[in-house]
Formats: sequence, structure tokens, C-alpha cells
Amino acid sequence: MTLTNNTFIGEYAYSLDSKGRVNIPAKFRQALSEDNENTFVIARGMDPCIWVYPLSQWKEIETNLRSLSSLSKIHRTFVRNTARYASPSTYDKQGRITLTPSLIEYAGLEKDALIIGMVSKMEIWDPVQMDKTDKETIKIDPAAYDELAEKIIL
Amino acid sequence: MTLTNNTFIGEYAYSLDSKGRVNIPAKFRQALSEDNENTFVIARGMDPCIWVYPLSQWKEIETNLRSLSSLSKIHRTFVRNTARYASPSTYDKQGRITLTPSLIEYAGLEKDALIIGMVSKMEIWDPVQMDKTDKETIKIDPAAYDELAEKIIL
DNA sequence: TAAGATTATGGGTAGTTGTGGGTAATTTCC
DNA sequence: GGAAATTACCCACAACTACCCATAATCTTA
Repeated sequence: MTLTNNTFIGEYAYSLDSKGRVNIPAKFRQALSEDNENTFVIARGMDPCIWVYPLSQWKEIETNLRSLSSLSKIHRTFVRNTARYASPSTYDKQGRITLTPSLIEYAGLEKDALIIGMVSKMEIWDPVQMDKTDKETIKIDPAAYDELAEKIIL
Repeated sequence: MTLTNNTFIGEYAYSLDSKGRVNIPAKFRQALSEDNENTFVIARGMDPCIWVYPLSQWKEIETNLRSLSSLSKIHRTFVRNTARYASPSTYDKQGRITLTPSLIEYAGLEKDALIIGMVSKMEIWDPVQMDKTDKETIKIDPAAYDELAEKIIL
């Protein structure tokens, strides 16, 4: 069963091979619309993980970045920090994308890779980092959750 | 994989040779549209780095500069500072451009050169300068940064 | 349940890319 | 006008990457 186009949910456990490749879950590949040209854009996540965007989604981000002027220091810095660690990656015949050494190091990936659907994008985590982050999550301010509850109906 | 025309993302580490040449990442060259005639315009960046524009992009900047009146001192200064250190540079068969001694000195380049995709242009940094600037980034007003992050959904 | 299709993982190879240096053409300066 | 310096163009090699095939495990379907 295929969900809405370019929508990703669920968690999958894969392995990172010696060439820095990880499989993209078949379901995620099937969810991709044609205009993505079998390509994702990988980037640094805000957490210690890799963010994986469908190409079309990333293009929207690019459009927004283009509207920022380099005369402003904050804008320059923002564009640099966002674009710097991003790179396109087309999946091969077996459905794998190649990660860059820089991103592998940033996410602390070794052998195992956890792929998590984040609706509009996906995340690649090292299981150890994921555990650690899970435990910290407990500390989230309950008031902040209440605020969210007003925006999102579960 | 080729992204949108004249769009540059990612970070690459290259070396500056004894003749003042640096490689332009193959992906960036492939992203260039035909009307750029294999040519970039290099100029002083606002930060201690070199800005590299595709020729067509630079032409747009020239058009904008034309619209500034020399009656205003600020405008005069801005046009002068922008145009003064800019110069076109065509890449050779191996994909390298030659930097001017003046710009090499301005950016503090020695042996290593970091090329950073800034979406509509690219930047060439000395790794030491880049480190220094990265550390200063932390001091940037977090409120202004958050405001940006709300406009641009990553 | 058995056969076929799909999926996950490993590895080989040919073409591309990055880097150094050489030579000829061009420019500069006395 | 000629020598020195600079620039543009070319070739060669090493490292890397994209693409291809192979195999094993898993899922699907009749």
C-alpha cells in the first residue's frame, strides 16, 4: 500500500556498508513522485542525525534561501550553514544512496542505520545516538507540549 | 546528479596550486547553464573569502549596480567596492579557475581551499578563516536566527 | 506450501575527477 | 625589438565514484 506522495512514516533498520551506502526503504522510494528523479538531498539535521529530503522538497528550501540577501550577516550565515552540508544523492539500481563522509561523522554512524519517517522528510540515526536522544526527550517541558496540543489534533 | 541550473550546495576541500589555480567541483560545473560560457566572476566577499558567481548571475548584479545613483556617497562607495576587485575567470580543461593575487591575499589563502555552495554563488575560504568565522557564528543574535528559521521551514 | 518476485547486502570495473607539471603563446618592460 | 615574466593550454597519473552484476534473505501470491 502506498501512502500520499512524498510522505514518509515508520522506522526501518538497515546497515551502512563499507562504501558509505544505505538502503532507502522500498516504501519510501515508492512514495516518491516522478519529479524527484530518484534523487534525495541529504543534509545535517538539527539533532545528531542526517536529514533526507525528496529533491522536490529541497528545491522549495532552495527557493527560500535565494530570497535572502548576502548583505545581511545573519542571512549569509544561515544560507551557508544550511547549504554547506547538503548534497544531492540519487539512489542506485538496488535502492541505496551514498552518504558523504562528513555527514556519516556528524551523525556518528558506524554499522547500523535507523531510518525514520518524518512525514515530509526522513532521518538517518545511529542507534546509540537515537537512544540517548530518546532519554533526553523525557525532560521536555510539559507546558510546551500543551501549547502544541492546541495546534495539532491527535 | 545535477540539481537546478546555476545552483550550488555542498562543501569541498581542494588545494591551491603554485599557479594560483583551484578546482571548481565537477558538480558545480555541470550545474552551469550554457550562457555562462564556462566563466565565473570572482570578487571580494563580505566575509574574508572569495565570492564566485556564474557569469549570468554577475550580469544581473551589474544591472542592479547601474540603478544606483552616484549622487549618494553610500551608493558610490558600494558600487566602487563591489566592482573594484571583481574579475572574470574561465575554467580550463581540467576545470580550474585562476585566482588573482589580490583576492588570494584578501581571503588569506595558502595551500588549502574550502569551496562552499551558497545556492546562487559559491565561496572560497581558507580553512583557518572558516574555523574562526564558525566560532563567531555562535555569537549571532539567536532571536534573529530563530525568526529566520520560522520563515524557512527545513 | 511452493514458486516467483522483490528486497537487502556485498563486491568488481570502467569512467570520471583532482592534482601536478610541461610547453607554447602572449604580455610587459627596458 | 628582444628578453623576462606571465598566462593560457595541454598531457599524464592516481584516486575516487557511479554503475553494474551476483547472491542471499524476505515477502507475495496462487
